[in-house]
Amino acid sequence: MDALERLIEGLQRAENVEGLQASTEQLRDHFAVRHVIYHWVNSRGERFGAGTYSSQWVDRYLERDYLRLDPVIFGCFQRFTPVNWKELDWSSKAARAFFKDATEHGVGNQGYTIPLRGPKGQFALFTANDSCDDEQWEAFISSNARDLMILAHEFNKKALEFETGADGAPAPSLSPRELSAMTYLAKGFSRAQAANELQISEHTLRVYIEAARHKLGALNTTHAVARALASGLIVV
Amino acid sequence: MDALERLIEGLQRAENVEGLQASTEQLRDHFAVRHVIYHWVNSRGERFGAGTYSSQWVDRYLERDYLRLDPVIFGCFQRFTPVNWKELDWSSKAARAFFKDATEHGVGNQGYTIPLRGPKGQFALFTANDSCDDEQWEAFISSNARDLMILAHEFNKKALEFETGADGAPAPSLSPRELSAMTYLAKGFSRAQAANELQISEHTLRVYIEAARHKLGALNTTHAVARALASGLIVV
DNA sequence: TTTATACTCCCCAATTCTGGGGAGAGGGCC
DNA sequence: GGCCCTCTCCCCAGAATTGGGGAGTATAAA
Repeated sequence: MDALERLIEGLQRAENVEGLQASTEQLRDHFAVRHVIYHWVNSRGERFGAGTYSSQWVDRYLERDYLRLDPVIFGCFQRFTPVNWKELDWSSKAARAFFKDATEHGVGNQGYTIPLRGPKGQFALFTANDSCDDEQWEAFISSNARDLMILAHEFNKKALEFETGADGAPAPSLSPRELSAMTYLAKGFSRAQAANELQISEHTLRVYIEAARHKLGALNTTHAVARALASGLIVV
Repeated sequence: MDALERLIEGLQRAENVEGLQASTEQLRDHFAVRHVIYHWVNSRGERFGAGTYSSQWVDRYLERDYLRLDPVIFGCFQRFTPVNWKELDWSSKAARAFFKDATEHGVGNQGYTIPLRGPKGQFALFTANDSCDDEQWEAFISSNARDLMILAHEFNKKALEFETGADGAPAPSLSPRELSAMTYLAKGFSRAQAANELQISEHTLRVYIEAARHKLGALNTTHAVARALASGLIVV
């Protein structure tokens, strides 16, 4: 049994967020880095995190609404693949100030973050952070990227278990016509245009939209489209 | 250099979709399974696939619009974690007929599919398929799940390189107010409600919505919200 | 066979959204 | 200091969407 497997086993024993917390500490020691952080946004947009950052830094981060300008958050939100912090856009004044503040609160200057996404807009970031020069960090990444990737997924699996109510709504199923209707609306078609595309009367189209709205528990059409999109029921 | 690294190297040499195709064949032989498939939907909703399925089966699949009812596609679309095909919902008549048709065209009865998602609605499936009994398949999964996960990500990285035009639009940046406006609309608020939440006049809110619409190149509000959502600019 | 879903069509009136236009104050960037 | 972007407010009339309601046929599940 190798070290990675032992780490994963430790993680799998976690029964709550504190357990994840303990795992990040274990990982930090294993990789001999300064910090390991797992940050997660669930399908209701609620955020939580587990990591080795000092509580002062976490509080300061939330207090100052750094989420809004943190290039790691913003950059990873648009990305697909793991990212070395050095590749991100730190050009804005606010970003540089944020970085300075972070290093002054114990955050290392190097970071590697793996973004992961779920079907309902869930979004998770798994980060390793350390203080060293660029070359050392590159070496660290190239030798550990795969393990970190596996661990990121394991964290995700665990976080998913903690999702209260097992995802709440069990994903309403829309009929093919309803899905088509939602898709056309998401593409910017008006009802008349969408009805025309589907070769049905606009009245009929409306019935589908309303049915979809009810199934999705949406307050209006835009809401319904947003939910269908966020649930992965349709793709634009 | 272990076998996994050699496989990844081969994959990284791929310069086009045919290269990916060759890699799937290499993987099939390495894992000694019947099929390996990488299926990808890019940000414009265009699909493509690389895999070892027979061309007859691929044609038949597309022709019969099996995408609509394939439980693997549908199931993975809603999921976060890799899935053993046995866990999917094969209860509907259509699904069972599809499965029968698949096995008659060379598809093995066992499968393991890893879903991956990108920030703009990109969606990829990496699948290993074989014909054996449940126990053998479980054993295969438990010993190869991690390698498959790593490979899935490598495929993704490669597929991303092939995205023409480097993602086309470089993600328009919306102002904080515009983002808030889009977010409230995505949550189902009417303009009046959203304006109230933001403590601004409805007229002002409208300006933000229109600005966002223009930046996003959207045809109407619903379209704008859909784009903002699909671009990962906002989360519901 | 019965039940359920999905699909298609139609009515109405109230509400909301959409298309432009203009204008002033404040902030950050070069 | 000048420029650009953001934020805030306002006008109007026409077009579109939304809230319910009902009702028939066909196909699929129990």
